[in-house]
Amino acid sequence: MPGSSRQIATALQRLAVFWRASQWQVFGAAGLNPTQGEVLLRVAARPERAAELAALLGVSQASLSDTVSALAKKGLVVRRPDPDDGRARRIEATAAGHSLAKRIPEAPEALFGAIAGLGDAERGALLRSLTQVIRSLQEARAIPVQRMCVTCRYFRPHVHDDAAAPHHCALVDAAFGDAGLRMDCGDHETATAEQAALAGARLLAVG
Amino acid sequence: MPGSSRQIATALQRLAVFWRASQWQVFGAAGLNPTQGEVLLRVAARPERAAELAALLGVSQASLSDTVSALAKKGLVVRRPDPDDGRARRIEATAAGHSLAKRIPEAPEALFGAIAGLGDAERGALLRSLTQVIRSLQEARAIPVQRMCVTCRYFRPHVHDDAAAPHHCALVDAAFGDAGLRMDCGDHETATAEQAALAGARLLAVG
DNA sequence: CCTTACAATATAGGAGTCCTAATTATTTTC
DNA sequence: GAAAATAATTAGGACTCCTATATTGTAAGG
Repeated sequence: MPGSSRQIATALQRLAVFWRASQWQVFGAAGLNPTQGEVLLRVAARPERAAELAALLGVSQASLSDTVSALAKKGLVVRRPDPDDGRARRIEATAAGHSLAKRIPEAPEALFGAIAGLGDAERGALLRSLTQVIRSLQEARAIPVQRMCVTCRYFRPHVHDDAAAPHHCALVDAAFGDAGLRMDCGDHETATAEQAALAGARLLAVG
Repeated sequence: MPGSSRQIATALQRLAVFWRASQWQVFGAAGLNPTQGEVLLRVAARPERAAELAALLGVSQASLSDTVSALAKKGLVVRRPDPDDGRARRIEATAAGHSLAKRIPEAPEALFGAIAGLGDAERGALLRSLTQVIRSLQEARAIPVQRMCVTCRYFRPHVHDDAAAPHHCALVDAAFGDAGLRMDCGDHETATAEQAALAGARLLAVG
């Protein structure tokens, strides 16, 4: 048991290394380095505050500020005052930033191929397991809360008998399966800690 | 189906970010940055050539050379001529390097906790899926071959009827299950491409 | 109102990754 | 033995990333 945990950790490490290395290629083609690319994709999807971006990328706010400055100098993003808080600034993509972001794939092609090589059921199970792991890390305060089903107040795991679509989203009022679990949902609304813990346990319990 | 692939990719990205951020903490306590720490742990486990290390870390040889120089300046590693090839050098940990390496955990504590939260069966399935993904990436030449069961010439997947231990290692002549799949085996001997492809297909096919 | 605490960013300074290109030394190939 | 390939390093430059400090705006208490 500790043995397989260690192997899993090693596997994740390998994939992390691969991810970082791919980013140099993917973003390098656009004249950006991995951190710049990551920030650009984020703010192109939706403007964010600096603190939020720093947490999501796992770097200090000072580092993030460096990167934003680099992107601003390239004319890809701008800092605008946040209407809700005079101390804060919102990082937004410029027109040039948006058009560049559109041309950047969000994940390395090879990874999609590798994942596609798994069977449908296996893919669903993999996504569910990874979702669980990430939720545990969030609970342990090791990573910031992400916009995922399992921490969303609209999520109802395993409420349908249909094995292919046992979960339910109360927002869109629709059933879906493991393969439909989202990692980054625009409509996400954070559930209370208890709600999330319950949902996690229920998601995990049913095989 | 493309949907779940995308979510899985996103999940892996989150974990990659988490991994990198944890490394700053784990290695920072030892006065190292992530890259230095990674190299030290590697060479403490066994001396390696620069090219090998660069491939495993996914950086250029020049970058690796920088990092080795930094470690050498701290007295943690030395470069020794490789007995087999006069062009090459072997990076080895010094006594100080070994003793420091022993005090560094190889994965963040929180990650072990998160993985341990999964059920036994789920953990085995997760390891198997990740193994598959990594093997596919190796096949696509996206990452260098690692010392894992599925690329080893001693690996025989699904040859036993015992569901708990269906695989077999021909080197130690022992049966084992999904949870025993190794990501970094010291006894690994690379199989031919066909062998590995066959083993991969067989590992995936059986449920 | 005004002070004190707190929060969101930015800047200063410095270490060090990480890249591409060019260089040196050695091995392999023909 | 000359030419081509390989292992590693050096040179030069951009930029991340850190900690610590400064700047500004918000919130709370007297």
